[in-house]
Amino acid sequence: MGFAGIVVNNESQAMDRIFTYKIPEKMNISVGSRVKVPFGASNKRLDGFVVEMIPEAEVKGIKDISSVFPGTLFDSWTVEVVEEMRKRYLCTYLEGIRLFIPVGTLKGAGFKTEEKLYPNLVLSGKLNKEPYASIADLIGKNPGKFIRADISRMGFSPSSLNTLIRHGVIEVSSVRSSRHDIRDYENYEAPRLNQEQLIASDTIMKKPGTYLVHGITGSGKTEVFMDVIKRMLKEGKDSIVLVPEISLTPQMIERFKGRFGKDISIFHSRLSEGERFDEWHRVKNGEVKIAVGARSALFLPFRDLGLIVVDEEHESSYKSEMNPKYSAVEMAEFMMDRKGGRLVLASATPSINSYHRAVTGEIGLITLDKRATKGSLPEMTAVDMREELRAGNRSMFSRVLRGEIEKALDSKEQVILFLNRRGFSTFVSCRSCGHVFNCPNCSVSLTYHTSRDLSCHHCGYRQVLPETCPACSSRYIKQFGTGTEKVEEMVRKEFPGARVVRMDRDTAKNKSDYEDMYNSFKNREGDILIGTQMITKGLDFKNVTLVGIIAADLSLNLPDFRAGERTFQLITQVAGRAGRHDKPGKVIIQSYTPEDPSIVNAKEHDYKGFYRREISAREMMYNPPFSRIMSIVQSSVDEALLIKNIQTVGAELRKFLFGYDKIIMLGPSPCLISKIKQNHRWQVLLKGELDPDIARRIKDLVLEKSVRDVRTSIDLDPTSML
DNA sequence: AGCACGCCGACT
DNA sequence: GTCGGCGTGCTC
Ligand SMILES: [Zn+2]
Ligand SMILES: [Zn+2]
Repeated sequence: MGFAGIVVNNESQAMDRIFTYKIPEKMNISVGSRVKVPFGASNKRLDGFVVEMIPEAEVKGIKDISSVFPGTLFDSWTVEVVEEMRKRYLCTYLEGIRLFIPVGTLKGAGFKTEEKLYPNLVLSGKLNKEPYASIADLIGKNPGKFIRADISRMGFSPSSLNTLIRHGVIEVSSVRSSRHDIRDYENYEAPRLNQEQLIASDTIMKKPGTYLVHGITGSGKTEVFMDVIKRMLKEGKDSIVLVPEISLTPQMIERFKGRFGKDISIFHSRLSEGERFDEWHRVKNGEVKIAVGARSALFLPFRDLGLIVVDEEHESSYKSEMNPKYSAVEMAEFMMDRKGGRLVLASATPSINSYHRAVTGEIGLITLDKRATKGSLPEMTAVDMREELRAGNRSMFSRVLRGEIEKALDSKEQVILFLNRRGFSTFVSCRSCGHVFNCPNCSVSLTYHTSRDLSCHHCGYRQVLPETCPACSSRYIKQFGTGTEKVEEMVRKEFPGARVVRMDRDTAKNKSDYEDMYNSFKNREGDILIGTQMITKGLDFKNVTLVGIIAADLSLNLPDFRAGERTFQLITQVAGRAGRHDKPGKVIIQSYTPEDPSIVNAKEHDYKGFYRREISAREMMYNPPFSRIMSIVQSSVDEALLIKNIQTVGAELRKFLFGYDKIIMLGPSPCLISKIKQNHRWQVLLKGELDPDIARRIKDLVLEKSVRDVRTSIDLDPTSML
C-alpha cells in the first residue's frame, strides 16, 4: 500500500532527514499523520510525522510503520512552509514541524475530559435506601451534570457512589469539556474611518500583496486593519494578526473580542497548554476565522488564510531567538505570496529594511500622517548632560527635566521616566584595588540590586555584596552605572511627595503583575512611572503629559550597526506615550551626545530624514539590507577544545569562501560575552551575498569540521550582532 | 542524539 | 579469561 516519508522525533542535526517507511495493509496514513516507527538497531519506537506519500520506494532495509494516531496535524502546505524555513534559516524539519502542531502534542496533551455521572439502572433491592436513594435521585434529575468530586462536595461519601457505579445504577462517561473563553464582551463599535484610513483600507483590498502602513502614533492604523479583516471576513477569508506579546493587554483583547466576538481567537501567554490545544483545534475545525497572537500564532492551521497583519512590524521579537530562528515578517510574506493573500506590516517607526523595500517599490507603501485620536505631536527637547556636569549638576536629572517633573506634579499630571536598563548599577568595583565583581559563570560584571544583592542577568547567579573587598579587604566598594532601581531611589529622594511605580523585569515578573501595575498607574494611583523597554508599547495613559528619557545614548553605544535604528525607534515609541487630546505632551531626551543624528531625527519627528541617512550608511558599510549576515557561534565548556575547533572551522571556511568576493568573513574571535553559564563562546561572522544554497553549504561544512563536544548555533540576519 | 559494536587495560 | 572504558559509525 505504498510508502511514507517520515521525519522522526529526534533532536539531532544528523537525524534531519526524511526516512522511508512502508505503510502496512489497511493502515490509514496521509501527510500530517503522527505515527510510531521502529528506529535504529534496537528498533526503539519513536514518534514520527508523515511529510510525504511515496508510491514506490527502492531504499533498502525499509521497516513498517508500527501505528498511527487518528487525524492529521498538518497538510502538504505546511510541509512546503517547513521546507522553506529549513532552507532560509538552516533549521531541521522537526524544528519547523513543531511550530505547526499544538504544544505538548508529544508529551501527550489532549482534550480535557471530565468523568460525568449518568443514571443507568433503576435503584432496587437492598440498595434502595439512604444514602444511595438520594445520590441516585440527584444524578437521575441532573444527568451528566456532576462529576465524582461534586457528589462528595455535597456531603456524600465517595464509597457510596462507587457502590452505585459498581452495581450499574450510575454510569460514568467521559465528556470532552471546552476550555475556551466564552465570556461576553462589550460590543466595540467600529468608528467611522477618516478619509486617509478609508483610502488605506481600499488600497489593501484592491489587490493581494505586501503593504507597509507607516502611521504615526494616534493615526488609527489599528482601525485600518480591523476594517480590512472585516472585509476579508465578508469574502470568507481567514486572518491572522501578530502583535508583540507585551501589547496583548486586557484592553487590546477586549477591543478585538468586542469587535469580532465569536469569530476570533486570542493567543496570549496566559493561556495554559490545554487552552492553547483547544484553541488550535477550534482554528483547525474552522470555528474561528481570526486569530490574534504573538509570533507563533502565524502557524495556526487556518484553511483559507487571506490576510496576515504584523503590528509594530519593526519589533525585534518577530525574529525568533530559538530554532528555527525565523523572521515572522519574512515567513508571513512567503505564506501570503504563495496563497495569493495580503500582508500588512504596520508601524510608526518601520524597520529600515521594510521601509527600503517600500520606497524601492518592492512592496506597497501607505502613509497615515493625520492624528485620528490624539492631539498634536509631543514637543521634544534634547538636553546635553555634559553641560549639566559643567554647570555642577551631578544628578541624573537635568535641570530642565527636574523643572518639568515638578510642574507636572503640581498640575496633577503623570510622568513617565524611561531607562533601558534594569537593576541599580551595572558594575561594582573596589576603589582601592580595582577588583570588579564578575559572574563566576559568565564573562559579565554583576548588576547591583537594592537589598545588597548582586545578580547576573545572563545566568541568574546571585550573591550578597560583601562589606569588604574579597581581594584587598578594603571597605571602599563603589557602584557605577545606572539602572531603573537607582532612578527610583533618586526620584523618591528628589520628589518625596510623588507616588512612584517601577516597571521592569524585576517588579513585573509575570503578566498579572504587569497588568496590576498598568491598571494602578492608569487609575492615577501613581504619579511617576519608571520603566524599561517594557513601558514603550501597548500602554495608553490618558493623563501622561511628560516623558523623560534618562539616557538616550544607552542603546546608541552598542557595537551593532542597528544601534542608530534602535535608538530612533525607542525614543519615538516612548515619546508616543506623551500627550492627551486637549494637551500636547512634552518629551525630554537626556544624552551625552544630543548631536547624534538618530537622536536629532527622533527629536524632530523626522522619520524620512532618519531613513535617508541610515540607508546611505548601510549601503556604504555594506550592511543589511544591502547584504545578509550569518552569525556562527560555537560554544563549549572546554575552552581549549573550542578554540582549536573554531580555528580549524575558520580555516576551512576561508578556503571554501576563496573566490566568493561578495562574502566577507570576520573572525573567529571570542564573542562579546565570551562566556555564558560556564560555556565559552567564539564566533565567526559572515557578511555578503549569502543565498540559501551557500548558507546551507557553509552550515554543512561547519558541522562536518566540528567535534561532538562543541555546540554550533547559526543565525541568519540576527537582530543583534552580540 | 542514542545506541550497538569493537578493541584494549585491569580485575575476581 | 571477562568486565567495562569510550572512540566510531549508523539510523528508512
Ligand atoms: Zn579591593
Ligand atoms: Zn552569569
